[in-house]
Amino acid sequence: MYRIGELSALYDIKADTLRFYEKHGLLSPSSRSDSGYRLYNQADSERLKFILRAKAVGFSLNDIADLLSIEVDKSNRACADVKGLVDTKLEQVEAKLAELQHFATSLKSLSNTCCGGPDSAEHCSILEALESSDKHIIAKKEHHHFANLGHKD
Amino acid sequence: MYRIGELSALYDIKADTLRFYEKHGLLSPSSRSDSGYRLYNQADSERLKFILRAKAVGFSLNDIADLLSIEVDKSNRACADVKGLVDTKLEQVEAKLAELQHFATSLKSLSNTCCGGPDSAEHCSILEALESSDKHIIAKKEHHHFANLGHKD
DNA sequence: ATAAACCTTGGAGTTTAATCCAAGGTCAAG
DNA sequence: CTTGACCTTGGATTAAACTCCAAGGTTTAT
Ligand SMILES: [Zn+2]
Ligand SMILES: [Zn+2]
Ligand SMILES: [Zn+2]
Ligand SMILES: [Zn+2]
Repeated sequence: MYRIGELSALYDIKADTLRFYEKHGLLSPSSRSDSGYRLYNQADSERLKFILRAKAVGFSLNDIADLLSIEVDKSNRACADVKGLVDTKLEQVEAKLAELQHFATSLKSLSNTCCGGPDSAEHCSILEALESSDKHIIAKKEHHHFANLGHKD
Repeated sequence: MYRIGELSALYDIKADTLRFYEKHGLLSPSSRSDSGYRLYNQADSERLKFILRAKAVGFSLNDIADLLSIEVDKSNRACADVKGLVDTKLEQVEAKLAELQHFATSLKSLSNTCCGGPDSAEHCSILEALESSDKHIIAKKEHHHFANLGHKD
């Protein structure tokens, strides 16, 4: 059993955040001490881990609540409903994944065109690309200056 | 040249959003009409595209401003600075990508364990996994009910 | 038995990223 | 020369997700 401070330390979040999650129906401690302290068990902790992972990946707390709260009227829902919700989220994750890959590619190719040297960025290919068209971000150029000859311009 | 309404329509955002981006130094129209209307050129449009893509992928406007604003004191910066910034962002993107892949895997395996049938979700493997430990999310189970025999429980 | 470190509640404040509004100026069509 | 769609500004409001605060109760250790 963790008290709120222990659980929050475990995941490096604020105790306030846990109270906030509780108020918003995401995670309630499975019990309370005699004096009213929140007591979280292992399952609560795992649920928190799930919440934090979902959040880290771009789901809003509302999204996460959707996902977690089906459980509430469990008996009035079919497997199809539950699976549908998960599959919808999965589609969203995969869309995000695709965007992210696209963006990583852009950044990689931006990075590759730049020499990374110590001279003025006046003619830096990265800045050139950002200033004008981002076609340059995707186009593969050897270097912004003069074909990797350095900074003699 | 686009006026604010045209550019915002082009990217399906509000004109207000463009004014907001301008106020926060992300994108200024390259000129104004005699009467003060904002006029965006193709480069502005491409820059906006970059902003929106970065945003879509989870960068905050501050992150994006960092990336775009090096250009301001360009001459006092070295290629190394610029490339460093891009590489930092790239690391962040790749970290996010890894998390996202992890999460997609979890969701996929959650989805796979569930029959998706029309019967009550009372014993749905997805809910079971979410309720308790998320070890179940990752562990591969054939089905929550009885090894794909359906809903005779 | 008293201080330090924890916990409780309710409510206010913050940040980010818009989004809306009011009062008014501009422009093309009829 | 007026109507309607568009634009200007500044300022208010929103929503999400915390984050902090005040006033007080609890636990643990010396
Ligand atoms: Zn260089
Ligand atoms: Zn460079
Ligand atoms: Zn089922
Ligand atoms: Zn199921």
